[in-house]
Amino acid sequence: MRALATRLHVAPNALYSHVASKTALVDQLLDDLLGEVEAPPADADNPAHGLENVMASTYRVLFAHPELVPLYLTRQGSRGPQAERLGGVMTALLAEAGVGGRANRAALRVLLVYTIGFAAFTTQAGPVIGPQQPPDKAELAANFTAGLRWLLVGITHQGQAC
Amino acid sequence: MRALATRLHVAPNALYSHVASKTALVDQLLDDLLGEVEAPPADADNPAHGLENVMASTYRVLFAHPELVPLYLTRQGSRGPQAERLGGVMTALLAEAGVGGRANRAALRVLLVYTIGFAAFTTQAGPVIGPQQPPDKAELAANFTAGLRWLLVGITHQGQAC
DNA sequence: ACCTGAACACCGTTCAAGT
DNA sequence: ACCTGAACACCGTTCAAGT
Repeated sequence: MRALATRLHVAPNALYSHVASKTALVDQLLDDLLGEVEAPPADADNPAHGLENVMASTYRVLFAHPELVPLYLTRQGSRGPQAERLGGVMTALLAEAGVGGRANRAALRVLLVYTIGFAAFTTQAGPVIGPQQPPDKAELAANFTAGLRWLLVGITHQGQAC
Repeated sequence: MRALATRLHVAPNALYSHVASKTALVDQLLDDLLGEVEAPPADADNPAHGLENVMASTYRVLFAHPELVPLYLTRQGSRGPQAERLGGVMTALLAEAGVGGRANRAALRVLLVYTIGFAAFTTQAGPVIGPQQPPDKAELAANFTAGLRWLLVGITHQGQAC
């Protein structure tokens, strides 16, 4: 708050005329950023493809704002209107893919955890566990997409013989 | 640090005779906790099953220590001897499952991100995105296992026709 | 080797007062 | 409505000094 106030050439406590607390400010910031995620209305033709697009767009937006990603983890995601909008689109896409009820919520959770988690762990330099070289952006994005597709295959083919 | 010092009935700066900084202390704590993860030496008979067991054990350990999970995210995992041990076991298991080279590192990353991410998002109460009821522990564990299996199927069947 | 008091340079936030 | 100075109750950390 003090750093922000300095950048605005204002006393620190002046911020509290515009925002209730640091937490409230951060929450607004996080939800606003989700507005950049492209989530077109559910396409019944290929819901799995739609889901891949939405999650990939989310990953790209998060990856482009590395400073904010840790805050999503601290704040346990977001609950503003933008988050609601994305959740709605994903739920609809999953339903069109034949995943409803409890499985729908479970799949939503898995996809979000994977996407935000991946963004979090690829946004900062450094290894996750053990000695690893930091891979470049293109390789990370490819890793993300590969894992995402495995999840989507599992989610949409749930219970089917292989 | 001050809270810890109080619990030890000691002045805050006394801690700095035993630890270089708060970060160093946290890093040690995190790596020590990973010592509780059961990671038996790689079993060539069924490496995919071994991977599922290691990741499930990791999830259980993290879930049992909710206060520490956010710190793994802040500290970007861990780099101590215990982290090295787990990384080694996972790499070996993946190699025995026929996943080597670049794919090995990618798979390692995907599995760790998924596991730590899932622990992080299920350790705190509250929705991730949108309006969700907080599910109970058993349901969360089942969700975790389901997603983990999808990932393992994708990782080990990579490139094979379905 | 391990502790202490005192201090430094920070935080987020509140309160009363100004325009 | 929006800002201010002053203050409160915190942080992690350092330094010099004690045993």
